Amino acid sequence: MDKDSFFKDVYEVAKLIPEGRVTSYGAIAAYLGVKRSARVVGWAMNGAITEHDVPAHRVVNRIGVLSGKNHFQSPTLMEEMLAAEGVKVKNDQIVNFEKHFWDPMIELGL
DNA sequence: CCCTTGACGCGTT
DNA sequence: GAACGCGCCAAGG
Repeated sequence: MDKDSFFKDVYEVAKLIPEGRVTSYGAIAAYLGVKRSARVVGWAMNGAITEHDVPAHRVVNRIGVLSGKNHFQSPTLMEEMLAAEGVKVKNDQIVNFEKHFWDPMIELGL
């Protein structure tokens, strides 16, 4: 496992997020074994936007707030994409976040 | 090479 | 229960 593959791992996990589901930076970081490095996951996501296969819009912070929406092509794009997948967003925050939460630790099994 | 910033998270006040 | 501060890691200036 190359150290540089960390970003790639983040992309891989993000790609595994099903439609209508969302996860948090910390959840991905924890799954990769660097749970204290959620910020780095966010940074990785920044590059993930250029990767068309990575649904960065399905990754939010631990409280379900679209903290990164401002980094997308359009500030409203993230909310639009989530809404299109059945994830309701209210005031930049995902409604029933726990209900839509997709934990790689559980879903992928660790 | 040192300092600052950032799509986070948790503990403390 | 909201606000604040510290820790972590990587990138840019």
